[in-house]
Amino acid sequence: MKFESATIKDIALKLNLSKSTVSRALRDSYEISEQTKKLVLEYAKKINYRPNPIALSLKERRSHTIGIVVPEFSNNFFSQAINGMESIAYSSGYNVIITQSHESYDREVINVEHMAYRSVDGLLISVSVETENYDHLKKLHERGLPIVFFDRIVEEIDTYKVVCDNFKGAYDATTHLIKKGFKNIAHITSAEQMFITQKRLEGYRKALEDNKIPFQPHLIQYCVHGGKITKEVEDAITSLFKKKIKPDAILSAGDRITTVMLPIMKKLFSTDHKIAYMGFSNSDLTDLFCPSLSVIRQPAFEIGQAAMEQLITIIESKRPIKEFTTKTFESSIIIKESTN
Amino acid sequence: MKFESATIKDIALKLNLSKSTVSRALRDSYEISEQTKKLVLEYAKKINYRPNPIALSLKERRSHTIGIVVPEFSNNFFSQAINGMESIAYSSGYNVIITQSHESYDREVINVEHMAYRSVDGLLISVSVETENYDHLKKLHERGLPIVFFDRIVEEIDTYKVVCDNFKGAYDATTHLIKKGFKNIAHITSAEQMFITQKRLEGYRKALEDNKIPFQPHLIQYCVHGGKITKEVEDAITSLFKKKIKPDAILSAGDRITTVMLPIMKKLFSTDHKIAYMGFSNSDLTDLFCPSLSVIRQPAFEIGQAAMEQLITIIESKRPIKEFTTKTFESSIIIKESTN
DNA sequence: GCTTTAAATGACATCGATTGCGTAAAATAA
DNA sequence: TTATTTTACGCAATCGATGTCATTTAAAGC
Repeated sequence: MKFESATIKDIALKLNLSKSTVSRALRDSYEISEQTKKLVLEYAKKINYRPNPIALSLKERRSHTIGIVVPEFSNNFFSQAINGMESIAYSSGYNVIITQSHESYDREVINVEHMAYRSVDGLLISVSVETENYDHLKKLHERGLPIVFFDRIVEEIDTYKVVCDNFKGAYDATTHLIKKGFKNIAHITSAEQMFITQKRLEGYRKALEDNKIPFQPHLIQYCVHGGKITKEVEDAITSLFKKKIKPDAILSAGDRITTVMLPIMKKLFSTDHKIAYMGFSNSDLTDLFCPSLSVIRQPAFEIGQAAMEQLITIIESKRPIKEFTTKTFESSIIIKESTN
Repeated sequence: MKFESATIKDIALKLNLSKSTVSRALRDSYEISEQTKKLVLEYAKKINYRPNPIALSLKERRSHTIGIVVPEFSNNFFSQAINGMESIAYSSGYNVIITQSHESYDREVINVEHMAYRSVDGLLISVSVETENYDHLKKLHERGLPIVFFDRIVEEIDTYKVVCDNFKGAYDATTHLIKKGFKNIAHITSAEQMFITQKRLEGYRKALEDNKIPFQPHLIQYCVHGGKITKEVEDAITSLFKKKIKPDAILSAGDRITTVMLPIMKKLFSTDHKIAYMGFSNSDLTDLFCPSLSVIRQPAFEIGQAAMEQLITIIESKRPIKEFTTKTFESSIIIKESTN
């Protein structure tokens, strides 16, 4: 099955003109007489001519298309960020194509390369939890593909980055829990090598320190798959509650972990088991939970917008950009019943 | 900023061979001597040569890429369906690019055309709630672009379709509510012209009829934006409760409406206001709600898989397919506290 | 040693659109 | 009327890869 489309050649043949003339007529060139232009335009309209973007991409080496790679759509942070990106892209005349890495390094590499070689003009990416080797991105970046990182950034590649103040988010949340009187605050977090994991942990530790609460390493649990595998979260929880000093509060890093953790807690403990929850989450549904969830919410839409703006800046810049900045947004903590 | 990549020409120049020879060597043609092949392959590897897919698409008129258009990622049904699609596509050697229509007809048209003209080999689409005119799809379909519809199908275009038994889903849910003793079951649903809206309404009515409960038109509320605009759901609810006979249960059609409805109800009525809820939803979080939500759940992943399988069948079929079928999946109703 | 044949490679057109350069015809200037 | 400038268009190369056809070279056949 093939899909045929009208070409410049078809028009040229029909009107007894050369391809060049038709092309120029369509682009309203001054070299073409009004009469011919009219003729061409009318016929083009009649047969519903559209320039073949593939041919254009080949010729012009750009596609007016921007590639986005995120771990998962089902994570609200990412779907909201994508919405922000789309809003900017569309108003700037770019199209957007989106893929998910499913937190898999291999899938990420395939998606990134597929997009790059399909002539996206630039790439917005939040790396997968598995990604520790950045060669696939470095290679493209060195060859001049504009890349902007957001949220899960890659420190060692020098380009624009857009993040949330993860340190402060974790710090504020932990401080809130401390003020509420919780002493043994567990932190269930994502893979250790991730930059945001480190920042959040730092925020958590600093809040403890500032409040003179000793840091207890056993209260930190890493989920190497970022909570994608339910079992790892279950293991994390089990291991937390096996210890002599049991946590009275849990701070979770990441939408996925937050929402996977709750049913597990419900399953493992009776409902009256009093423990405080707080987590990073951009879900709109946490208000409906029992108890309603205190969350650290990131301005995902705005982060997406900023990242797209930066990317378009690079793409449209005449000369290579040397000085890159990292834009940081503030997260907000929203207090509900789960930390009362 | 431009992104340069090694080409066959580069290899040919370097090795003093013609482009044809290099091309053939890379494709391991029998016409090329082992020696030359080795030479070419080694150099190609060294400079990290990759065939330019744009050039290939132009030549071969296919891209090994499949386009997916959904209303929104944040709707779990769609993100799960996409996961199913991806799983099949990847194992069949296709890449996938995804766009959202945001329930906007205009955006849908732009996205569909962008993909078609960018040489996707086929299209999987669930139309936006606004879409009443199908010319953009008909046009492409007539020109031979393989299209498969899923969930929100277009009746009048003859191709493979994959749906859920919406009639039965609504019938079963309504029957459950009736059995639980509810008499005034409201139905808040999506735009009236949508096929699935009609089917769900039919299921609802049939259940009433089978149980000898009179159908009350004022209990039906349409949300023309599918719940995307909070206000329309609020208006729907307000208008339901303005009537003399107030509903004792609400059946909602669609993830969005379900999750938007609940906070509104909370806001409008006191918590002890006893009313039953049941809705179509594929969210994983409805168990955590207060009360936990009875839902009609669709096998989204399997629907996605089936749709992708059908599409690949069309793409890879040697002769045009004449006989199209519609694959129907069963939804399941999951009973929780909200209908007790 | 000359012809036949197979093996290995090159030249060129193609996909669709753009663009620099060349040129015929028409318009203007001399 | 001849020279010069415009106007309006065509030719051909280009982007990267493929494939048809032709050509070179070497090996085999007689």
